[in-house]
Amino acid sequence: MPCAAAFKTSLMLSDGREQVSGFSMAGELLGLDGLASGAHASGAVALEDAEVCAIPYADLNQLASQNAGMQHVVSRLMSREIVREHTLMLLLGSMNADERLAAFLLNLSQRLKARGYSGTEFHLRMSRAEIGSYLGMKLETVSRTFSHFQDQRLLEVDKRHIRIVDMDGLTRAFEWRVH
Amino acid sequence: MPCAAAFKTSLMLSDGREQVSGFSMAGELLGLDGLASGAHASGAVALEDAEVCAIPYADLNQLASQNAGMQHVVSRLMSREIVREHTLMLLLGSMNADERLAAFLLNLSQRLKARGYSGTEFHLRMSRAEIGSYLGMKLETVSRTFSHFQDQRLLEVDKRHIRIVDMDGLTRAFEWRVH
DNA sequence: CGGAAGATTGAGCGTAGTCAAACCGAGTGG
DNA sequence: CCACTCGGTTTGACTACGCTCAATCTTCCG
Repeated sequence: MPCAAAFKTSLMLSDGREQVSGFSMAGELLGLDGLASGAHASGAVALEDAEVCAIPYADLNQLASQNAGMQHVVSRLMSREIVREHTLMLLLGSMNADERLAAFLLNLSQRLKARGYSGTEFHLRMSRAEIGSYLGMKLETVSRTFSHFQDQRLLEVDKRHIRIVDMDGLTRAFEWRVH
Repeated sequence: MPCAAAFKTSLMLSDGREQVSGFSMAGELLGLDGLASGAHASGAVALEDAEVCAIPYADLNQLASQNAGMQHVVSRLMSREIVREHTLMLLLGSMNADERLAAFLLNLSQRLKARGYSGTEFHLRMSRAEIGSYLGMKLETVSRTFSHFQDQRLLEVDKRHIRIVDMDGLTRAFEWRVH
C-alpha cells in the first residue's frame, strides 16, 4: 500500500501520560524545538517503517552561517511550525468534538493530496487514543464522532480505513476560517 | 504603578471571535510567526501604554546573514516560541479548569518575579474574557475558578488585583494531574 | 485455542457552557 | 449632584457535551 511515512511527536508528562503534539509526513522536518535549549522538549516515534535523514544541529548551523539562503529556509520552517501550532491551539481552545475531528481529517486529506496520494480515501496510521490525545479528547469520543459522521453520510469508516464521501459536508462541519 | 508592559497576541476567526495565543511582557519578542509567509497570522494589541521597538524583517534578515551569532539568536528565540506553545497545547489538551488557571497564574508569577516585580501580588492587565480565550474556557468559568481558589484560601482576588497567599497549594493544584 | 490490543457502543454522571440577573466602578451629561 | 450608561465581573439555575466505567466484538498472534 502506498503511504507517506508517518511520525507522531509527543510531549511526555512525568506520570507517563503523553500529549501528542503533531503527526508528520514524508518531507516534513522534525525537532526544530531542540534548537532553543540544546535538548529536545518532545519525542518522535515512527508509526510505521520509515526512512529518516538526520541533520546534526552543528552541521545545520554551519551550513546556515555560510549560506544566507539556507538560513532563510530554516527561519521559514521554524516560523511555519509556529503557525501550525497556532492552528492546533485554535482547535484545542475553541472547537467542539465534531469540529476537531473534521479539521483533523481535512488537514490530513490536504497533505496527502499535496503528496500525490488520494485525498478522499486513506488509511490512518495512528490509533484512536493518539488521535484523541492530539485533538484533546478521549478515545471513546473519537470513536463516537467517527460513527456520528458515518451516520450523517459524511464518511465511510472501517477501523483505520477512511473514505470521505461528502467533502463539502465535512468542510461545513467546521466553517471557522482564519482570516 | 510599576508594571511590565503587556501585549496580547491573538488569532482572529472569520466570525469575529478571537483566540488569544499569548500574553507578552517587556523584553519579549513578538511577530516571529510572520517570517514564514511574509504576512502575520496573528495580531498584537497593547493592554496598556507601552514602548515598542520595531525591527523590519529585512533588517533582521540582513543582520543575521552578516553575523552568525545574530542568526543563532533568532533561531533560539523562534525555537523557544515553539516550546512555549507546546506548554499551552498541553494545557489546552489535557487540563481541567482549576489546573489551567493555576498554571496561568504561576507562569505569570514567575515571569514577573524574573523581572524584579512581586511574584505574589500583582495586577492583571487582561480581562476575564481574554484569560478565558487564552486558557480555552468561558469568562464565567474563569470567574468561578477565581472564586473557587479564594474559597480554598489559595488567593485573594479583588477584580484584577491578585494576591497569592498559598503558593504551595496553588502549585499542588497545578501539579495534581501532571504529578 | 486463548490472550492481548484496539475499536465500538451503552448507561450514567459531572464539568463546564449557556442564559440570565444583579452588581460595581468609571465616565458623561442633564 | 445625581441619574444614566457602559464594560467588566460575579453568581445562580439549568443544560449538554464529553468523560468514566463497563461490556462486547474484532483482529492479530503466540
